[in-house]
This record gives sequence, structure tokens and C-alpha cells, in this order.
Amino acid sequence: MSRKFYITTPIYYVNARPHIGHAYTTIVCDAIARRERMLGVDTYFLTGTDEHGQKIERAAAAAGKSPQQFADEVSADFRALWKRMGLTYDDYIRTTEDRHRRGVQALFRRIRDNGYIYKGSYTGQYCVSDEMYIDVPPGGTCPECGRVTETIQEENYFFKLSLFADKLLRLYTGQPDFIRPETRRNEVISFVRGGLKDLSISRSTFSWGIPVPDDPKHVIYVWLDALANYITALGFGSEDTSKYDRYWPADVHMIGKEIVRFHCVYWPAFLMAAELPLPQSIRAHGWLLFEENKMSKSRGNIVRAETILNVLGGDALRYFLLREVVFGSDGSFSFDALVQRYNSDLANGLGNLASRTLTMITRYFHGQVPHPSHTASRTAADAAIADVARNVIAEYNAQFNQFQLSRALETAWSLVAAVDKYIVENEPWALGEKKDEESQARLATILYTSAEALRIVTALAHPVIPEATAKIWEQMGLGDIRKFPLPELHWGQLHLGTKLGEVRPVFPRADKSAIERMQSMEEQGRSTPGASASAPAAAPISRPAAAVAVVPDGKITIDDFAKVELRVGVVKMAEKVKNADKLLRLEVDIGTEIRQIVAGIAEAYAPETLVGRKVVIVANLAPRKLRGLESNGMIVAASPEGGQPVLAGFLEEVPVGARLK
RNA sequence: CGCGGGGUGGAGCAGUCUGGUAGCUCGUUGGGCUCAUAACCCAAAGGUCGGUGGUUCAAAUCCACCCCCCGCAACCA
Repeated sequence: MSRKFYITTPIYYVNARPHIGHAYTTIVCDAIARRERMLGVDTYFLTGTDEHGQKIERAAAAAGKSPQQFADEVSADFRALWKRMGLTYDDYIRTTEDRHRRGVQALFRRIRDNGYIYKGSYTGQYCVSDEMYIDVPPGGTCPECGRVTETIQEENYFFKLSLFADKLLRLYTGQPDFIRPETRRNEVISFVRGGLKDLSISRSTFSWGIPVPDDPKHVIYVWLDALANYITALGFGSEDTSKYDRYWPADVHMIGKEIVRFHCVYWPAFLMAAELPLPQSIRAHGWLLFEENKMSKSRGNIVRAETILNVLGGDALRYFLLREVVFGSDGSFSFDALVQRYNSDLANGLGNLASRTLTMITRYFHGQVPHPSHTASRTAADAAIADVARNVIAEYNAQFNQFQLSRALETAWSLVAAVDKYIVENEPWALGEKKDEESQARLATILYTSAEALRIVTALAHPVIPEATAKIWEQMGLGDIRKFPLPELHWGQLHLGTKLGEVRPVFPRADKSAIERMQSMEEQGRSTPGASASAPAAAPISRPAAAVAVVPDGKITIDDFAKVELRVGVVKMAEKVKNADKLLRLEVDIGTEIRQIVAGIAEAYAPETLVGRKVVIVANLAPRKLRGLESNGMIVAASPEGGQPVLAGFLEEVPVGARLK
């Protein structure tokens, strides 16, 4: 039986619309899967969406929708984008599907029947955003996401994760490739060495999830639910397990570095408990940063893949992400860099090479690939190109197999550069002018050599830039590139006399306006929320109080403003709050009393410069503890984006305690 | 000692795991070419690879210590 290859992306959580980060992971898998198929391997590529959990329940409520409706919409967005990008996944699993629910319940039963699940009660701090209990005091914030945790007591089912520490460590040591890259593996090992606690694997405080078998008051923990997709999609727990039997265990789980723990600790432990085979390898890639900053909804700097597809096309995005980002490390995205890469490598590089080579064959040989001469007109230069090509094939394959994707592409493109140089040095256009036999023979050899090298780069690059390479392949008269068996790629296979198709540029050059167009598209995408309101990054933890009378376009009335009591105060005393970078503790005289106010202005003002200064404060703000100190009010300051705060003040003298209105 | 990422020609980066001629893109300067998408080729200038020490025949790479930058988090009501 032929070799099989099963590769998965994470299933994407439907609390956010798809963006370029999701696209990155999926594109990587798509390129790998395409290449495996070209290698003749029986490939199965899975992606999907994760649709359960309290966060979804709340986000849906906030959007005035049912959780199912909400999940349907966002999940459809993902599929629409993948379709638009031409991604070649074989299956798309949704955790709200029946097949998945049955599979998860089967997995749960299996673990339970093996004695690894027990019921216990639990009181603790729960982070809704991360769907997990956190070891912090009541009222503390989640170390992962910084949001305030909620105190929750519930009776839960627990998984005996604590029993698996040794087994997991043996797995990591015995199978070094289980976690890649190395740094992630080290992190996981030290995490597990620190000891594992039993894991709560059910929730009864909300209902948007898969019911626990035989105890439907509980729903199954979202991570157990989500991770199981890798087997439920193959039919685990159903009548037809033929795919499961064929493809499981997975060869590669591709993940982002933020979910390493779930995949490298919990998932193998669940599988061990269920006595199921473990995946071969888990590969964590880095994050895509936007001009050095993490992309996040709150920053409003998320780049949508659609923008790039609209302006430069899918191949440009794919090529950029795989070539520019060192796989495994964080990578940086910018429109400048994208256009730069596109122009230099795709338009001026591969595209132009195809154009010049094929144009000359059309012009000098009526569109038929000429016979390389077997006479004296062969030179060392021709042989050198063939050598380069052979080395490039070998090196590219080795690098790609190790997921060194950017290096593999760099390798492939070195052949483009070599051929460009070869063409210039051999001046085929000059030979084209001469009609004598020797010149013609020499010309034939040069153009054959160039075309053959072009064919090889095109075949190698196809998994990464499928559309353009398919066009070049067709222009070369070679038919359907997807059917080309990559293991048989060797120098010298280009058939003589192959009739070329119509020659047309595959990568039109992009000019500066492309950058501007993409940027303005992004701006528009941000200012208009979109047809169906986008999900909040996290549902607000505390509901806003009573609805305030709001004038339709978001303006407030004078009465609303009157609720805010702004007063002039004078700073009597100021000092740094210890263990805090930004906080100052101030004592402010507001006429009637002296207030303690804690303000985040330490980076802009030295404490001693503030004493005696008149400031504007919000006097009727509810007290709030900051870093253990109670703050009774807020100092008003201008807060320029990315800059330091500047205190509000007055040009004329004002009495302390005066109200602003 | 909170977590993490960095420091390599003017800019942006690769190379560091596995030590051996410092590589890529852009930019600058000069030249060549006209087949090709204002593209392609050549040459030149430009580097204490953050610092110090160590290991080694040999260090950007391994070890130790240190300096600096940038995120994130704790705090910004």
C-alpha cells in the first residue's frame, strides 16, 4: 500500500473572523499537502472550526444571535476565504456536527471506561476568555490574557492527567521529533517536569457544548472537544472507521506556538488514556507580526487576507508568507515587504524568466522547444546550469522535508538567478540574428537549457504558488502540472518540439499604488464593522449597567455629561507606587477633602514635579483598587496614541474645588 | 531574576541547532545588455556579526558573564 500522509491545521475558534494569521497556518499546510500529493503520497489534509464554549455563547448573545447561528456565520466566513484562496483541504470539520459530537462522546466514554475520569467538586478562578481555571486569588487576573477571572464553584469531571507525567516525558525523550522546533519541546518538557495536576474536563455553568455521556447537565471541556476533531473527522466513534484506520495517527499537527501545551501535553495524555495511537509530530510555528507588533483586535492592526488576494492574488500571499517568514519563528508582515518580495522574486524573477525564455522560443523557433545541439556548440556553461538544477532539486527537497520552507524557496530561486545570468552571458538574441547553422545550433542549446531550468523551478514551486506555476506549465505546453509526479523530476525531460501555448506574463509588476490600495482597503475594513457585526474579541465580563439614553449616532446628552463630576484639585503629595512602572500615588486636595488617587502617569511625570500642581480630576468615579491601593477618582490627561499622557491644566488661576462644566 | 523576542554593511533580514570563504532583498555608485514585465547581467563602496572573557587549529555559531532595544503581562478608572 502506498505511503499515507495526514496533516492537520488547528481548528479555528469562531470568536474571531479569519485573518492573515489563520491563513498563514492553513497555507503552510496546503503547500505541504500539495507537495505530498505531487510526490504520489496518499494525502489527507484536514482543517475546520471550533465552535463550542462559553466565549462563543456570550459573543453570540452580545450579537443577538443563537450560538449556532453565530457559529454558522463565522464558520462560513472561514470556508469562503479558503475557497477563494483555493486551499485543497480534504475535509472540513465543525465541532457542532453530529459526527463530531458522537466521536467526542465515544472518546470520553473510552477514557472513562479505562478509569481515568472521576467526579469532583471544584472552586476556583476561571478565565472565560481562555476557558480554563487559573491559580490566582479571587478577583485576580488571568496570567494568559490579563482579563479578570470569575469565581466559579462547580461539580466537575476530572481527568487523571497527573498519572501521565512520566509517560509523557518518556514520549518526549524517546521521540525527539514529537515536538518541533526544539525550543517548544524544551518548554513542554520543563512544564511537565514541574508536575501535572488533574484536569477539569467538564463544565456545568453553561450549556454550549457537547453533553457528557450519561450526565447531560455537564458539557465536555472545550479543549477535549476541540482536540478530538483530529480523529472524529476520520470517523472515530462512527460505523465507518475506514478513514480512521487508514490515516490515523496524524503525521503532522501544525499549530501556532500559543497552543503548544494543549497539543503536546493534554492531547497525547487523552490518547494514552484512551489507548489510541499518538500523532507522529507536532509542529509549532511562530506568530505573524504586523510591522513588529503583535496583531490583535484591540490594536486594530489585523490584516485580512482578502485585501492581499484582491490586489496581488493568492500566489503572492502564499509566496510571501513561506519565503519571508522563517518557519517556526515569528515573522513580520508589512505591505511594503509584500510588494517588494512580489516584485523582485515573482515579477522580476520567475515571471520575467518565463517571459523572456518563452518569448525567444516563440520568436526564433516558432514556439517549439528546440533540440539542444549534440555537437560542439555545447559548452561548459550549459552543463553548469544542468548541474545547478540537479543540486537545486536535491537541496530543495531536503529543505522542504525539514520544513525549512523559506530556505527551500531561496534554493529554488537560485536557479532563476543562475539562468538569468546564463542568458545574459550567452546572448541568445545576438545568435538569433544570425542564420548560419552553428549559431542556430548554439541558440537551440541555450534556449533548451533555459526552458528546462524554468520547467524545473516551476515544478518545484508549484505547491507554493499553484496558480502561476500552472499557467507557466501550460504556456510551456506541458499540460496539467498537478498531474506531474515530482519524484520523477530530472534534468533533460523537457520534450523536444514541445509546442508552446500563448505566452503571457503571470506576475504583472506591482507599483506603489498597490500598497496604497491595500492600506486603504484595510482602513475601510476597520471603520465599517462589516455586514454581520463582528464578534468582540472577548465578551464583556461585566454587563454595562442600565442602558443610557443615547442619541442615535452615538452622541450623549447634556444630562449624560452632567453625571461626570470634574473638579479642580491641587496635588499635595506624590510618590511612586512600588512594584509598578506606571503608577503614582497622589494625594489631591479638591476643596472639600483630600483624596488618594492612583494614576498611571509615572512614566511621564516625576512625583516631585507634581506637588502644588493644579489638575483636573473625575471626582465621582467609583473607587477602585490598583496595585493594592484604593484610587478615589481619576486624573484627566490627554493620552496620545502610543505617547505619554499629558495632564490637563489651566492657563489662568482657578480655585481648588471648582467644577468643570 | 515576571514571560517572550531581538542586537549581523545605509534599511530589512537569513545564517547560530550541526563551528570552517559572512549570505539574501532593497538602496547607493559606475558599467554592460536590449530577448524579457522600466526587466536582466557585471563591478565597486559599505561589516569590530552588541560587549568581555572562555573552549577550539578555527567562533556570528558552543560556554559564562554583562550591556542595550522591543513586545506582553503586573499595575494605566
